[in-house]
Amino acid sequence: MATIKDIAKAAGVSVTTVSRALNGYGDVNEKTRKHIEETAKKLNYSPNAVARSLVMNKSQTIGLLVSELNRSGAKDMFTYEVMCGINDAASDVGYDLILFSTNTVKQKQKSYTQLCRERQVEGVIMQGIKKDDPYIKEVIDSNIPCVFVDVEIEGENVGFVTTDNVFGAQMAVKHLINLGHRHIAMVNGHDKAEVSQKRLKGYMKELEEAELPVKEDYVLNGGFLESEAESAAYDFLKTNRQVTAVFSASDLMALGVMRAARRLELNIPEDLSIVGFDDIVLSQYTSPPLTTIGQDKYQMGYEAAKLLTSMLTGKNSPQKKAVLDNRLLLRETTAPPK
Amino acid sequence: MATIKDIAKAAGVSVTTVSRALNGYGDVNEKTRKHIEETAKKLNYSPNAVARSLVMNKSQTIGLLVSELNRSGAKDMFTYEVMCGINDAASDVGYDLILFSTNTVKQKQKSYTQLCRERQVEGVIMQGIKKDDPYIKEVIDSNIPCVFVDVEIEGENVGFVTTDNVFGAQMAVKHLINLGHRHIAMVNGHDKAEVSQKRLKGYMKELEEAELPVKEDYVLNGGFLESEAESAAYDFLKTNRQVTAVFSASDLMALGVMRAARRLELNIPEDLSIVGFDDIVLSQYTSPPLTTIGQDKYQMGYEAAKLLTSMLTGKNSPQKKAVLDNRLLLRETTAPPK
DNA sequence: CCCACCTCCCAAAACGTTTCGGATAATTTA
DNA sequence: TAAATTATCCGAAACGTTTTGGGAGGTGGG
Repeated sequence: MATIKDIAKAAGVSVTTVSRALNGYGDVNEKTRKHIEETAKKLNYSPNAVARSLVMNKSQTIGLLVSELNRSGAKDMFTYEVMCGINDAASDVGYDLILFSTNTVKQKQKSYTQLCRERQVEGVIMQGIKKDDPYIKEVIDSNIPCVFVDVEIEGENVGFVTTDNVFGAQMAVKHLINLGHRHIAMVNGHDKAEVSQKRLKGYMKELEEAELPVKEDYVLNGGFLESEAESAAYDFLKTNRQVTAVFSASDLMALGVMRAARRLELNIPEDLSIVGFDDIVLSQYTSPPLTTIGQDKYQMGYEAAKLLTSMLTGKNSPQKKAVLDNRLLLRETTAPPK
Repeated sequence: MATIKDIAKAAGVSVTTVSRALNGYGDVNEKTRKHIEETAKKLNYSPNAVARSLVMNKSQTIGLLVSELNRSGAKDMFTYEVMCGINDAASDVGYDLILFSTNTVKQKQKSYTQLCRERQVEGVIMQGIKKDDPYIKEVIDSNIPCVFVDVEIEGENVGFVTTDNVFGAQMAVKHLINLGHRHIAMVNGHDKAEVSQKRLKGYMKELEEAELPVKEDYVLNGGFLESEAESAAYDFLKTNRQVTAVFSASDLMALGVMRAARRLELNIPEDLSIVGFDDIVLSQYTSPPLTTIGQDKYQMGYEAAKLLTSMLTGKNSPQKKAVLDNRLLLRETTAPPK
């Protein structure tokens, strides 16, 4: 509970000097600095970040806005891993993280800007936000620095980090084509997510490059949910025996497809090849283990925080985005068609 | 950026009145209150929580101290799920969460108390802390309210939440005994974790109650790691063909045991029954799916935050602990011995 | 008509820092 | 030796709130 005043009194100097001594300014004698530091230690002083924030108008805090931070995120450890990366990068440069979890109910009550300004966060990282989320417009309008994860928006104070989703999807599809598949379906997430659009684009692009027909009814809607993907795949595969492979826009949905295949007594990978996207932890443990496009989620978080803090300190280049590479992880759900 | 002063000026009243009006005090005329609220809205005012914290000496923030928040936690989604629960409960009562991630390096630099006082958190939830962590002593000494997850410490300002680990282990072992197993091994985590001790206790207790011998060399050390459990189990099972079942103190280690069994060409559950602990997401997806003792991790977090906030507001009963029930989840890794 | 008591409002202090603009004394420069 | 510079320190204001301790003005009772 000792304050800077207590130190000043105990050390026989002014508060100004204490402040400047403790903050390493040059205009304080080395001897008095030592003395001040000692009494500070003796009084078990620790600075009050709140008071400092108030006067400096800087909180050394970045907000982490996760849409629907809840149990459903437990399966794909996406959010968690991204958070780890953010946390590491942020604490490297002395920033703390404050968690804003929002749901649609709360969003009604408090605007984005309010949330940020109340807590005086210097910048925000947004994760798991859909493209039509009203917060997004607010972000652009406000001038609070912000970086998005997996939403490609750039602006004066906003940047983003994502992976090369188009190319990732292309890799997945190319792999299937190389194995000899000609009828390749895709189960996509909802189109509110930018990644869905990108992955669909990659799927179509690769088919076109291989001069294979792009059939509209070959792309199913899985809504990023295991169950929804399962039923969509089940209905589709039952009546489309010619398709020998499916590319899923997420691993979780790929699990659904696997489940559907099992119900239809299709063996994986002999009767049906599957490749997913994300490389969630689960995908190594399914039987057979899932071939997928791996994204480095930790790295995404790390880069996001790096980007943001460099925007905040303003010293770095005006780099506002980062696009990470993906890689194809060959496991056991793909094989040549029979 | 509008402050309370701006509102006062615009509305033609004093800052005192603005403050009291906005905070719902009774001694301000309903008409002026309306007027003030309107001008506040017009000026797009949002209160500065930092300034408020400073003067009130309350930050409406609780610290979340997670030991080693990192990628290795990705497999068992334990931390994540607990966090979700904490987050929900905290935001129910208007508290925000600030993330302290520590590692041993950082602990050296900054003491627990410093961390908390700097950020002026009102209380702390500690998760993933080992029993010999130096922070624990500090917590007791400081008078900052704190609740632990899975470490049973009680005190003036400290409480905890955990599940009934002894009974959980008993359920697991009883299940195996009921199936007819007589030679039941256990792979335990490191003894720095309180849960390890409890689960071991439950294991031994249940064996004794069934009047089965408790052999010391039947309990292996898995260190809460999949790989370590695997090699320990491999060495043990190779030379102890009489054991037909193993109880693992965590699901992750159970996965290691399953892997070891596979290498030894032991079929699960015919040749070897396995029951885990935790009910991590993965355990539903292994083949065969893992029978385990389920803990409600979300609930643990929720209760932890509830406990803490009720300690902070001080209005609730002096309840300082919560012990949640576990339940046996029968899946497919257990069967009668041959 | 005076006193007591509401109702509604306000000035000023306080929270713990940082920082601006000097001030003093010592040292160097011309 | 006077002037200029440097080294070291300090007082006071500022950040945006809340809260304490009143102060007007009005109303009712006696």
